[in-house]
Amino acid sequence: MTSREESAETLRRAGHRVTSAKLLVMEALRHAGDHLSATSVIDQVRRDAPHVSESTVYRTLGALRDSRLISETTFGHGEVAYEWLEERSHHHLVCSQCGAVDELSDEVVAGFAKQLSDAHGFNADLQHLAVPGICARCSRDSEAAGE
Amino acid sequence: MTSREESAETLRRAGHRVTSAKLLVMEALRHAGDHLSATSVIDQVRRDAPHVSESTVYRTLGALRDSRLISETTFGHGEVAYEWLEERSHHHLVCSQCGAVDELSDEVVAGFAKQLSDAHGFNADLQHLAVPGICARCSRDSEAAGE
DNA sequence: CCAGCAAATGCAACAACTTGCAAGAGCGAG
DNA sequence: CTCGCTCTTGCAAGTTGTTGCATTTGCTGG
Ligand SMILES: [Mn+2]
Ligand SMILES: [Mn+2]
Ligand SMILES: [Zn+2]
Ligand SMILES: [Zn+2]
Repeated sequence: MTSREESAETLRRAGHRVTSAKLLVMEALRHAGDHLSATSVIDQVRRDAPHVSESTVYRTLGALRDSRLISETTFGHGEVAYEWLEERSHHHLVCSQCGAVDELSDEVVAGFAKQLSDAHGFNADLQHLAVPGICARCSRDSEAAGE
Repeated sequence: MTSREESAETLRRAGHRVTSAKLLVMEALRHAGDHLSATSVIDQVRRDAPHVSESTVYRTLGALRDSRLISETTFGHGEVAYEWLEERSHHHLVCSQCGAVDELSDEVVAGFAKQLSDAHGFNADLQHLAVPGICARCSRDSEAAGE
């Protein structure tokens, strides 16, 4: 089964109609295997299909996010980032000083969610968190520089 | 000391010049004692000073946020929300189903930050988190309705 | 009080989304 | 295969937020 056919099947299972615009958006994200801004998804899609309108891409990204096929995340700066969601869920530590974006496994975050469930009965939905702060390297550097 | 004078003093301590636009923005947020959208801050400010431009308010909100005098938060839907930061830090649990916004004390969140520090040396900066999910009431309701 | 510099502001253009509406296309029933 | 319902799309206009630049204004030092 080609990637395109897989995407079509995924769309059907999620209750969407299979359209070329949606397939193109999905392929762009799956192929990139990284965080992409809406604008770069638009550019990507338009290389193959120049007629697709911006609003269709924005709407498609929203729909895929609602169906939990992709994540939508606001890192500190710049545009909102979209990413194809693989099975294993992950999160990010974003350094406000040097801009580094490190990966964070789900364990600690799942622990946090469990705390919220135990303490407040709240069923947190943390699919792809971006935690802002200062990374280990930057902390070390500023300490060395006389704090 | 009036609230305005306190605000002026706070501005000076944060290294800003004391201008009427900044004071008006601060007073709007302090007086509201709640989350306000940028647009409603603009409306508020313009009731007193119609000449102040939108961009000045946006820039002021950004500056106050950088100086950690106010929080800037994206709840699931709608505009970005700004809030005057009181001493005691707090967070929110936002129900994606019924829209309820509950308060969350800093304890659980501080525990999460400590985990990140211990496990990754990352110094997380979580001033005013909005955690999305399903609230206790909605979970109970959908369970009762035959899951 | 005054001069001078840097910060702050207004304005207009721009960028990043969002929405209402009419036209087009996927898909299930027959 | 065709019909028709409903989901999707394109387009244009509207929001929300950002930025470059010329001008104004707060503040510091004399
Ligand atoms: Mn990611
Ligand atoms: Mn709050
Ligand atoms: Zn760093
Ligand atoms: Zn709820």
